[in-house]
Amino acid sequence: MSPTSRIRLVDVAAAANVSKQTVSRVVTGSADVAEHTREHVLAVIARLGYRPSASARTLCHGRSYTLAVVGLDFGFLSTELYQGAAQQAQALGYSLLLKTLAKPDTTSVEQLLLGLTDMHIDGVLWAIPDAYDRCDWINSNLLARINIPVVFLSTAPRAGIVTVSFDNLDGARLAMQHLISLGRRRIAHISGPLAWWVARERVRAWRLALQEAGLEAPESYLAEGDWTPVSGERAMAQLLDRSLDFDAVFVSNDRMALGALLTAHRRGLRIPQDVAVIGFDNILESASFYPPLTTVSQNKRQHGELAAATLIRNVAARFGGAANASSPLPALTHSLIARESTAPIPPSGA
Amino acid sequence: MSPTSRIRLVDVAAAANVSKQTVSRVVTGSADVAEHTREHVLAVIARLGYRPSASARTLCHGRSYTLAVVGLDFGFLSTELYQGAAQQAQALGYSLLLKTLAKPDTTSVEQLLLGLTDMHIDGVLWAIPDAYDRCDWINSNLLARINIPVVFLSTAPRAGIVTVSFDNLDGARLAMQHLISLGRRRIAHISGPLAWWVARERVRAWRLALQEAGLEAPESYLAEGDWTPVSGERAMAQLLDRSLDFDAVFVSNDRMALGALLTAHRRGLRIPQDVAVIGFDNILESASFYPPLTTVSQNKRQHGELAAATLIRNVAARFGGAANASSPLPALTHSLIARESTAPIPPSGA
DNA sequence: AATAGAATTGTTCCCGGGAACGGTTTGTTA
DNA sequence: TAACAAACCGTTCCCGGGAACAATTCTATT
Repeated sequence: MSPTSRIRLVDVAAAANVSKQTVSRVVTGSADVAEHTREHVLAVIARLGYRPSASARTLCHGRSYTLAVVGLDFGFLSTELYQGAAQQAQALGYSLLLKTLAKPDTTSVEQLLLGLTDMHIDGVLWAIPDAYDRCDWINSNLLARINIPVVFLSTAPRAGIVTVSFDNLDGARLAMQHLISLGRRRIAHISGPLAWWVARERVRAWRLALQEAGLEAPESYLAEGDWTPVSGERAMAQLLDRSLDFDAVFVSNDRMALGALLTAHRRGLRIPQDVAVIGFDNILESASFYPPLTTVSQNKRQHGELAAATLIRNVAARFGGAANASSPLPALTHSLIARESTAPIPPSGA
Repeated sequence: MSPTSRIRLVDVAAAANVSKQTVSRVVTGSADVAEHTREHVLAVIARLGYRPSASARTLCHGRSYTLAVVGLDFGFLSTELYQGAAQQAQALGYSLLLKTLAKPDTTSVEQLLLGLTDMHIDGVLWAIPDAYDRCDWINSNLLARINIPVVFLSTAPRAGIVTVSFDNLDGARLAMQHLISLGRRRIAHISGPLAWWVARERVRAWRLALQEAGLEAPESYLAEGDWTPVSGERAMAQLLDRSLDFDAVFVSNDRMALGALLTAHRRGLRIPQDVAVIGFDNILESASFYPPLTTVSQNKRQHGELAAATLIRNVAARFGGAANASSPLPALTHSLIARESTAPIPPSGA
């Protein structure tokens, strides 16, 4: 296509009869360049269609204006989170690299992170959920060695790391208070895998809310799922098999709630009359469940945006960037979406 | 941390008492290096912890071993597709950049693609669905100008572009044949937005299958949705309001099928006895719909993998890479997942 | 022992930009 | 009018690697 490959800074300089440094100054907008020189150079740039090479810049600045999100190879990460992070990064002049990890043991993590430093990645968004031993590597000296800002998503806070998470305790409490305010007293809980930090937080909120309301939270009212709809079916079946006579279930995510609904229908239970069901996440589908699901909304897109914005601040700080009176970043908040799967206790004998 | 920033090729060369070119040869594995020299250099590399700089390589090779996926800023793209593409890219030694586009008009597309050439991106995965005027830019000379291999996902085939898609005609026919084989004769269709190529393909398959079976496909049996669950609710309501007396619905995706089920329940229809419902996609949730949804499975992950693999072949070819007797890539195939939302026509008068 | 030829290893230059620093102008102050 | 500071522009060198080409071995023949 193009006659002789790519147009370089020097080509522009030659065509404009100035030194390449002057062209560089015009391009980067640094230092002073006489107005007429500027315009002339700009014109030549436009005429030649010159575009600066990002990799050359990366080479001499030691920074790439690129971030990496690291997620599990298989897993539940929502597209919205990726989209939010990507959009925010782009808006702030960064690109986003997508990395997946099959098995997050310390060795693989080390390989991955070293690879990222090879590419002069400026920062990392760690989107692998805090569960099992997936965060063990934090205790190694890896973080210090790679010397790149990392922001952890939905990870238990600990010293020395930056996390960006929803306050699940708060969100789950919202769900519980809703059920309690409807007059429900015997509230069961279908949790995510207890190896997950977020699942444990929600369980904790379930216990706390019941306790604060002077209600019981017996272990038999708790069933553990694995976030999938079928696990929700199973968990609901377990609860019912215990013949506990509960009048509400707080389910730790909408997907499992879907399964719980199916089991309830199959057992002839009426939702919400016999059992009120509340979910968590507010996925797109939940509005059309049968019946439409009451749930707590978590804006995943916003989560991604906030994480990216936070990371970029850290990156900028690291490169001595201006501490430009950064306005505080917004917090992530939940909201209750009341639909038909919850309702007040019907008058007894109904 | 590190005493004096990063260790370079020359540092290794100095420490090993060889020229940097020798070190380079060892690192890249190119040409012949005497065995003992190799081992010595390798040892020094390990001792110093040397790691080649990706950006320096990009600079001198003019290729970055990085691909970009371009998707819509908001949209329906599934995580699995991204994961599949990312995983496959990594397996073949490439990285994947995630780009989103808010409004895919020709100008934005041009900006985006030029930005990608600035970074020496090797290839592009175009994951913006073929709908409305989003593909108009292909007709400009942009593709030729940027001179980067592009693979289009789920886009209508046309001269001069490479596409990787499921054969929706085939998949939809699978659904239709299933319904017909169950004795269903009056089959309605809830389509995606007709501006979408994939939606039109499925409509076409609906018509063709009915025609081949000697059945009618009147326009009144067609309702258009927008892929969302609520649009499925509305579309089902429209169909029912026409009092058409259909005995099955083929819904163009599982999400809308969920909505269709909800409307059916609300109107007192029994699924599958009164109306059989079949979906498309086989999302994780559909196994726990009420009732569990019969559907046609599309493996999105595999779609991402195949797209990435295809793109990488084109990239390799473009860089004069070995035409290494490339084994043919697998095709994308659908499969029918029979569940409870479809069943044979019950004996009349049931 | 001389010499072609293969196997190794070294030198130079370039990839595309930009920081550091040096040299001119031009205008201002004493 | 000399002295001096801005404002503007140019030269040199470095970022980290690798291709092209040159130079030096070593080996096998005649």
